[in-house]
Amino acid sequence: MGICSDEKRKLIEEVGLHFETYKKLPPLAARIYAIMVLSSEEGYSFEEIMQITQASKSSVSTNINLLQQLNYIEYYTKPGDRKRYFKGANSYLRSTLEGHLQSLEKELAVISKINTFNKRQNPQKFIANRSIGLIFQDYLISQRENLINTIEKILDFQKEAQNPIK
Amino acid sequence: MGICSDEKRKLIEEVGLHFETYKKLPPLAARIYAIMVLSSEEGYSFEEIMQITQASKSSVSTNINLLQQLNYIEYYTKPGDRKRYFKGANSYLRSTLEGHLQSLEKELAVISKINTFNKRQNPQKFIANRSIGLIFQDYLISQRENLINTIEKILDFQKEAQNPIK
DNA sequence: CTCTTAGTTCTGTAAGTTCCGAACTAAGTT
DNA sequence: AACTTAGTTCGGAACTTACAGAACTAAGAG
Repeated sequence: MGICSDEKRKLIEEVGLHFETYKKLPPLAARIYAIMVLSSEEGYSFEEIMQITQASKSSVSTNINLLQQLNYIEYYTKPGDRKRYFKGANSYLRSTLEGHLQSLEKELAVISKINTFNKRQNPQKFIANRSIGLIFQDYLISQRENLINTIEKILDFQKEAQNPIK
Repeated sequence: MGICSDEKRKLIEEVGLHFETYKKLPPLAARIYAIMVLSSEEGYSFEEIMQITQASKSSVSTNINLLQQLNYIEYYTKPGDRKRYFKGANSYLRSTLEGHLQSLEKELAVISKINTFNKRQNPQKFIANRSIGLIFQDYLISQRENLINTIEKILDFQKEAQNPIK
């Protein structure tokens, strides 16, 4: 009752499950992050998060700290109120994309190492098969380009939002 | 000694570590897969894999079966030789990309659910922030397009390789 | 029909994860 | 000074994972 509709709880579960595998977060952290993503407006206090997730104080504490370290969430305070109110970090989308970029770079590095090694071990065979390797490398490179463009778009958008028509 | 140079062993470890996190494989499966990727030519027998990885029969058996189920590796046999020789599956790159596609589709579905929910909960705020959501959705859609094109390219390439200038 | 080869299947176990409860801290309240 | 509020930290229970060892199977060799 109160605080959070049944529909929202269901969505939290579904989105949380996705974050759990996709972002490699512990189950509870993934649920909390889902709550934040589905509540862009005001966020929730520590206690409310306990209520919604039905988890213990200690678990909520640990997982909130984890999410803060990862830049997924942040908190604000209200004057004359000791509680902290958590919400998705403003930069969460950007840092998600920057995460994507990092793993893409890593994959590119590994793929080119593999290609270099195989080429040296067996030049004839490698040249015969090389198109596949190149197609994959090209694919990664153009994914990276698209990603970098997107990150820039977001940076521009956020800059604009901060000082609107000065 | 023999069978596998020190340099190769080092590369196997490095690439294996990457596969472990990136492809979410158990450590030993990731190492075995790395061996296969770095030995496109002849592949290795069960025993040789045991030697290179220094793992037990049962572990090698289990993890080879896993990799086969995932279409990452396959084996061939030699006449008058009961052993199986394993190598990277011909379709491994295509199935890697098809895996990418699946997770991209899933992410797109989740993102659009989140956007729909947030829009309904708080239309004004959502419209103010909507560009960010849209930028991200656009990003995913164009990554998907690039991915689909790449898969098609590879299918064409493999078809061509099978019946060359009939 | 026993022996070897090539592997599979079935526990056992060590390590790591994820959470909870209880004890603690730190700051404001009465 | 004792009490409440808002959280943190520690220790451990329950579960999961990743591998090894031993017993098993299946097919051919002597």
